[in-house]
Amino acid sequence: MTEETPDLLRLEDQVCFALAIASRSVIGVYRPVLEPYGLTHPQYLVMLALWGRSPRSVTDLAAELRLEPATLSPLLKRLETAGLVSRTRNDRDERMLDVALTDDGLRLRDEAATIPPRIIDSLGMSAEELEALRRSLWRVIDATHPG
Amino acid sequence: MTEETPDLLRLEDQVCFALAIASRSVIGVYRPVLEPYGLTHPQYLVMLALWGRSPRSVTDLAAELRLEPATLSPLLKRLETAGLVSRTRNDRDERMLDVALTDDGLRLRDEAATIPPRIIDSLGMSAEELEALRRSLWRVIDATHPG
DNA sequence: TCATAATAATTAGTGTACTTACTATGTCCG
DNA sequence: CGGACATAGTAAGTACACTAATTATTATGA
Repeated sequence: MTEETPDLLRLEDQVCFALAIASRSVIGVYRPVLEPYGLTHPQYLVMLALWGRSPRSVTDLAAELRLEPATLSPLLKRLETAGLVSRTRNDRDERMLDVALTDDGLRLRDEAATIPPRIIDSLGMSAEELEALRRSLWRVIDATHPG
Repeated sequence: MTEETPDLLRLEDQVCFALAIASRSVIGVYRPVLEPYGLTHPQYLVMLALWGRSPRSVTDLAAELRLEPATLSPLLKRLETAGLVSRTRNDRDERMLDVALTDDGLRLRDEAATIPPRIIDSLGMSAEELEALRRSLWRVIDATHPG
C-alpha cells in the first residue's frame, strides 16, 4: 500500500496546532517591530482598542479584546507605568475604573500607523489572502465564542 | 459621508488580533475535553508528537512543535510527573535526553482517538472549511518561520 | 593533547492568560 | 431602611512562551 495510515491524531493535521503556531509566529514577526515602542503584542492590541475609543472601563476593554479582566488588569498597570495610559476611578460608579490614553499614548498612534504596512510586507502574502484568512478566523471565533 | 474612516489601525481588521483570539478560543474548546485526561493543550500537542514518534530528544520535539527547548523542558517534567513520559539521558551522548512514552502514555492514545471528532463537532464547521483554514495557516507559518 | 568551540538541556527572569476566590461598591426589593 | 444579590476590579496560583545566561558534554584543531 502506498498510502500512509489515515491517522486522526497526526500532529500536522490538527487545526489547533496550526492555529497555535501561526499565532505565535505572527506575534514573533511583531516583536522586533514593537520593541522600539516598548510594547509587547498584547499591549499593542490594548493600545489599538484605546485608539478606537479612549475613556472606557476594564470590562468594556476586556470584552472587545476577548480577555478576562484578570488578565487585563496587570497589563494595564504596565501600560500605566510606561506612561501610555491612565487609570482613575469613575466618579459616578466607584466600582469602575476609567482607562484612558495619556497624551503620550495618543501621540504614539501616529508612529504606530507605519506598523501594519511593515508587518504585511514582511509576511509576503497578498492582501486578498490575508483578508480571506481573517474572515475564516472570525468564523472560528464566532463558532467558539458564546458571546 | 456614509463611510467609516478607513483606518489601518482598526482593531477588528488586524489579522494578528483574529489569530490570537482564534487560537485562544479553540484552546478553550479543548480545555473541558482534555481536562478528564489531566492534559493542557500544549501537553496534548506534545503527546500527539510522541504518539507519532516516541524515543526522541528534546531538541527534536521542540523543532516539530516549533517551541523553544526552554519552554518544553518544564512541560516534559510535568508529563513525567503525570506518568505519561519518561526522561532518561542518552547512553551515547549524555548531553541528550531520551523522551519516551510510558505504557500509560501509549495507552492514552486509544482514548484520545475520540477527541478530534468531538472538537470538530463542537466547532460546527465543515471539514472542507477547516482544511482550507489549516492550509492557509500553514502558508502564514511558512511565510514567518525561517526554518 | 589540551584549550577552545559547538551542542543539548536547564535555569532565571519577564509577560501573558486562565481559573477561583475575594473585596468593594451598587442596586433591588420586601 | 436594610439585607440579599449582582457587578467591577483585584489577588493568588498554575501553566505557557520567550530571551539570555549556565552547565554539562562532546567535537575540533593547532
